[in-house]
Amino acid sequence: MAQELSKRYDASLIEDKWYKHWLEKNYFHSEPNPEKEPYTIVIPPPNVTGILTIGHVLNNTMQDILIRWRRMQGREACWIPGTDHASIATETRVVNMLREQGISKHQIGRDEFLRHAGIWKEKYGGIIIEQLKKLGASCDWERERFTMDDEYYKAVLHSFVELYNAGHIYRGKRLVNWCPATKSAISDEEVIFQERNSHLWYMRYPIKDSDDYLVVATTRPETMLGDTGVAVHPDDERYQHLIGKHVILPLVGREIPIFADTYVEQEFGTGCVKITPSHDPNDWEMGKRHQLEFINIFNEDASLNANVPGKFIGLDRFEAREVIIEQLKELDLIDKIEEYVHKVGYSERGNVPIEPYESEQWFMNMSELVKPALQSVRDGKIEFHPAHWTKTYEHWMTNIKDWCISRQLWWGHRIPVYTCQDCNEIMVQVEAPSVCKKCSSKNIKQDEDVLDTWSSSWLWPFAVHQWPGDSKELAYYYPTNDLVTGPDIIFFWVARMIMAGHEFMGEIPFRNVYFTSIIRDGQGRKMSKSLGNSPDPLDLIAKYGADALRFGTMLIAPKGQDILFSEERLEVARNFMNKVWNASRFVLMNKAFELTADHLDPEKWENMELADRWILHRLNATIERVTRQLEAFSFDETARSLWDFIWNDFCDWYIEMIKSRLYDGTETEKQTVMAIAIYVLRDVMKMIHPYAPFMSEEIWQQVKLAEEPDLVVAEWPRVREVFHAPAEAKETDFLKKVVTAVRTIRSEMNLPPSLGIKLVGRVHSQRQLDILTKTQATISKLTRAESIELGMDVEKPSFSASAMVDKMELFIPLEGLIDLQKEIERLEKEISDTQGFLKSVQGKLANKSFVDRAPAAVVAKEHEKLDHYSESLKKLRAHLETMKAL
RNA sequence: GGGCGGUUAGCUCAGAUGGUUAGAGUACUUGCUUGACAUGCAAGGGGUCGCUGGUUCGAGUCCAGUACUGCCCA
Repeated sequence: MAQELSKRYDASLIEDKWYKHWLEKNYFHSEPNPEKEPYTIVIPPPNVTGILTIGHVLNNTMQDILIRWRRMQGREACWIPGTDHASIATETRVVNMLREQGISKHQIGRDEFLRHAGIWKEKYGGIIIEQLKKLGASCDWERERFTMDDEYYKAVLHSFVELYNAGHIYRGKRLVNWCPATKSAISDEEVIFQERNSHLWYMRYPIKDSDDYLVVATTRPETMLGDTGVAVHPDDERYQHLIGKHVILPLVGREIPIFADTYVEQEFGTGCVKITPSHDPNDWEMGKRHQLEFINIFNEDASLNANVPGKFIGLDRFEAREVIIEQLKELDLIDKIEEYVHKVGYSERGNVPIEPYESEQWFMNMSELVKPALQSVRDGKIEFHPAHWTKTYEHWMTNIKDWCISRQLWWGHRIPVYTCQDCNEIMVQVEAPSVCKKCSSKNIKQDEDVLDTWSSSWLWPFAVHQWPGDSKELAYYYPTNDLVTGPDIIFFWVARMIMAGHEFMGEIPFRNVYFTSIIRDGQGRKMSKSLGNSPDPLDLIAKYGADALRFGTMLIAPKGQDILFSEERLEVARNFMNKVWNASRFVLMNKAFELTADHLDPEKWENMELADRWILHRLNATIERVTRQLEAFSFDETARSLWDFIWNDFCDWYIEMIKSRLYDGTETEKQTVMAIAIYVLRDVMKMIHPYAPFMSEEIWQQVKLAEEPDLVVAEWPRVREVFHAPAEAKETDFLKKVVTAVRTIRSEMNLPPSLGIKLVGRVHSQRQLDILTKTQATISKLTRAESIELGMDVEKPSFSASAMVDKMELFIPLEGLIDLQKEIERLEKEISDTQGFLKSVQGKLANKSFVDRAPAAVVAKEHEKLDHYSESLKKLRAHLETMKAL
């Protein structure tokens, strides 16, 4: 028996139920199965202590769509979930948490700190995973991984050892990007340049043995305490006489050389540049070239150290700036101060300006690693979507610099380098050595630092499968198929995964990378906590339902463009869910039989009508289209295709067209119509399932055969040759046009729906006559016509409104009801429109080069149009005449 | 400074291979408690596709230049 559904779709009543059911049935779990082709995705692991954002919704919905769709296609679908330890971010939060309790990290020591961090991770670690479940994500939860799981931890150390042994990793003293807030080095990619309003300070440096001075311009006056030279351009006429001389560094008294280097821009400032080799990358290079002294003036927190005059020691770098300017002013050594806008590098995590800082770190030489990674993208073995990201990738890969991989943190993978304190022997290995392999001393110390998080997550596509061991999972699931992620981590993660894949597996990690868009708020601003414009997805799910959130997000996610998010757009999706729900409700309410396989067999459908052929033809087209669009990662177009078919074709037309048969038809007619409606509805549920898994499963249960499986694992619809019916589709278009024409007249003539009307159709062809004759009942129902008179030569009723549809003349007799003036205006407008069309066509056909050069088919089409419009025009004019004569 | 995008109805966006006077949703106007749905139904008004030039019988759709705008890199 048909089960009554509620009038409105209420997502909250069914979502948890189905998710629980799916988990119980273990549908999301995958095992290597040689009988089936694998389809694999690894999740971009979110920060373990993070919470779900709208960006995650976008990203994970896409992955879930792909995985559910492929699962239904019969692939062995495996979506591997997990989280990332996010070294700096997590450590910073734990440090802050401890600070609030009055505890300092160094006070309690490494082990105790890691214990606190572990507790923190346990407390917040599960949140985002649970949130993904609310969204409906069909991940293989049994395979959930964390980048600091014991196994994964060892994999990371193993990769370090392997790279070290291969000569790709080295230790060196270099100028690095130092984050004074977290007191750690960071990589180039973690430096975010932000525009700042600042000043350009012009400072006077007295020349030794002279009363004269030169003027240097700088954006960072406080670094002058570490200056060890002044540079000018060798060709600069102004300063030739100074090269080789010295200046006396103010406030410090140090004697520093003036030298020439082509690096100096003559046009910038005065053309004289102060050189601080220890605190600026360019100055570092020049310091090396000219054998300058390197003086580090900062402590790890960017306060001044003992290498500066006593009165400055301990000052923060920004305090020092003020003090130094003040003192230089007193000495009359400030020449001038200009307003200046420049970009300052900020630490992504610490959110403070980074300090170029000389320090001993571990680096990875990338020059060999990039080669195969670059090649596989160039060759198309890995495809980016949209494709234009390959250029960004190539550019970065061909300009890559060594990667600083050590971090002065504790939360992370501790670098597996052990040094004998007695003989200085260095041992690089996964398991900690108990004795020195050279001198057998037990006095061994491990490197204090941990690795950059990305140097663990770059192993993700294979390290999730017991790598470096040989597992059947690794053999079966690697390489993965598709990766869905944001373009903001193309360098951090995507590029590095490709390199790691080649280096450690000798094979690409994935075949396709889909780059999502950035989500902004309705006004185009970036989502941010401080703006408070970042909605909580769980609130949205509670309000609109997970399916609507998913569908709505897909609907507004164009390829390669920013997404403007607003709740208004979710309402649209919720309305659509409700529409689908109600269409299903309608079908179920009218299903007066127990569904059997026979009902779903097209050969058993008797007396099919035009509308039936048409909707099945449209169904075919939709299946073909949706499948093609998913293959092309066109998530938004797929959503629109589903929308168009369900709402426009199925709801607005098909359901309305079958009502006459349903309510007034024979038993056979009712059976056929309902069988077809159910057939279409079933395929609709299948197609929409990846987008709206919960609702579709709920409805599927009402339209599936007893022996059929749940929708998650049902078979993806196929195009069927028997449904192909282009001629019927065209005829239906004509029918629809007739209905619309009548409705337009009704509306424009203000004829209330309750008012029955008579239709008179002077058809243009036998075919038109046939179509309309056999669909009379449908037309009556859709236009609320009481009678229909059809024929090639029917009389035009004297007092009537009229319309043209494909050369057919349509009349609605309206004696006593019609507003004559209004009808004349209507006709005049239509005549004017038709004249416009006609003129355009005539113009083309009068153009000899068009007729000569355009393809014959195009010319023929124009002739057809000419015929059509002139015929219409003639008839419309005749109608107008009769109306005017009244 | 270099690279990559974008610029189509009030708003948000579609518009393979160039060929009806350009489509959807939303907003707007009008009429509807029409036996699934007012989170609905029906009808309607509203853009000549940033600008300039070119290729072509024909350009929103290809080319060049230009303006504005966003992102990334330096």
